Amino acid sequence: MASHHKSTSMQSKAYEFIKRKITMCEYAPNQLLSEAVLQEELGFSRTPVREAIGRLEQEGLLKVLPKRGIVVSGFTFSDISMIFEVRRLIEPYALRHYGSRLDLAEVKRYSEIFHAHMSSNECTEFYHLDDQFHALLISVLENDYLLELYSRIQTQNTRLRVMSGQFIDSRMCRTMAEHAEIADACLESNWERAAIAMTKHLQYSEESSLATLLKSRGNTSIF
Amino acid sequence: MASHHKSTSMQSKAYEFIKRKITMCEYAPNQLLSEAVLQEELGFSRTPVREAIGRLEQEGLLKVLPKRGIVVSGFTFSDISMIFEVRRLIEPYALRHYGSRLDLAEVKRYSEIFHAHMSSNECTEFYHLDDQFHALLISVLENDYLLELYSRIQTQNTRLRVMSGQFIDSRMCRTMAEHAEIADACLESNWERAAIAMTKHLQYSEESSLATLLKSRGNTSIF
DNA sequence: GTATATTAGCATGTATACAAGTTCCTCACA
DNA sequence: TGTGAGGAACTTGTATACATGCTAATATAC
Repeated sequence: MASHHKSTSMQSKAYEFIKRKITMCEYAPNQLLSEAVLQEELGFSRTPVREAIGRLEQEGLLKVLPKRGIVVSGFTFSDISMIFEVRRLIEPYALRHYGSRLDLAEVKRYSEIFHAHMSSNECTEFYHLDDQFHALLISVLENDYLLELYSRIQTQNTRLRVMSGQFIDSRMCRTMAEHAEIADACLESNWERAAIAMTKHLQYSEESSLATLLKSRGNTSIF
Repeated sequence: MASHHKSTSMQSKAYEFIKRKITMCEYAPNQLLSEAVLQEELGFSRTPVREAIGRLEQEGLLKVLPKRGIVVSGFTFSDISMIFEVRRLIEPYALRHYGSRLDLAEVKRYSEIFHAHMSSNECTEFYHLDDQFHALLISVLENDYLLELYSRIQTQNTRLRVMSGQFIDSRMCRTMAEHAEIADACLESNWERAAIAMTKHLQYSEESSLATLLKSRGNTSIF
């Protein structure tokens, strides 16, 4: 009976909650859900939960099957290739055109980490670092459309990563090295080189994603 | 009191209805609305209207001011530059990388129209033609993320066009010529030339948009 | 005349009741 | 044993009642 003072709306909380669960694959791809399930998990009533579901559906993370239920969006190989196509389009573009906006002091911080850890493998922090580095580079785009698109892509990327399960050490080392290459090009203000390095990095990254998925999921093309 | 059999949901109808009104500037940029107003126009109850509003807000066409009302999103010059940045990024890319997927017979149809009308000026059909041509060229992208982004951009572009009111004949002719150039490059399967022509076309187009808006709105940077 | 407290009206936020469609189990029956 | 009609249980779609917060106009004190 206590009077709750909620600073953020229940809808937003529901949205963040569900989105997180989907991103972390606690709601797995193709898993069936329902409003009722989500209501119970959250303790909210239908309205805010439904609104959250609507937002998530529009972002493509969910699909509402009328009168039947809700299903978490799955992945196909086509999805993966679309995701990386967008990244290959946007990220090198950001470097090539707006690299000069980068805070090189911050880039240097990352560069040192990459060089230091090029042979180490601390998984826990690794992907956090990966995300943060790419987020830093993309932040030079002051274009809401592109940033929002990239944010969606990054969510999908995280799902892929979590789904593919264990990380391959050799890939981690190579990623560190590729990141180092990108960062160093930035520190030279050689944006063309940085863009090219980024393109290559994304190419390798896509190949590795596909390979990992193929292995871990035994050639099922959809999941 | 008649029993209506509605094939599509009321929510979708509400969404299409409101979106169309915003696109056509019948709900003008920065105009204040409210759920009540929209309910009355549609004759629906709150729920489906609210859900439509939610979708439109996520697309950036609307902004809900909590407990205060709803405002139709306006434009700033920054918006215009963001819109054209996305177009300059996507459209030449589509031609350069996937031009070969184009149905050249259709391109030829457009090419002939452009050459024929390079000095005429039939406003009514002009922008329809413009949209269709660009839509044809972009359709080679089989990337849901990029296509959806482009669809949003095109909505914004239409709003800009409607807002800026009357069309400038000289710009129409130049557009026809620029389109012809793009189409002809495609017919030669010279995708690099097509991409460059597209880039130039978009550059001119942006400049023209800005100029028109400046004139018609008397230097108000926001509306 | 000015400043401030009060309050009525209207906005959205949330909960819930009801409508209508889908699925799938049950059970009668051939 | 197979099969199909019926219906219970569950789903989302819609309408509406109530809660809460913002705004602005008004009354009141000075």
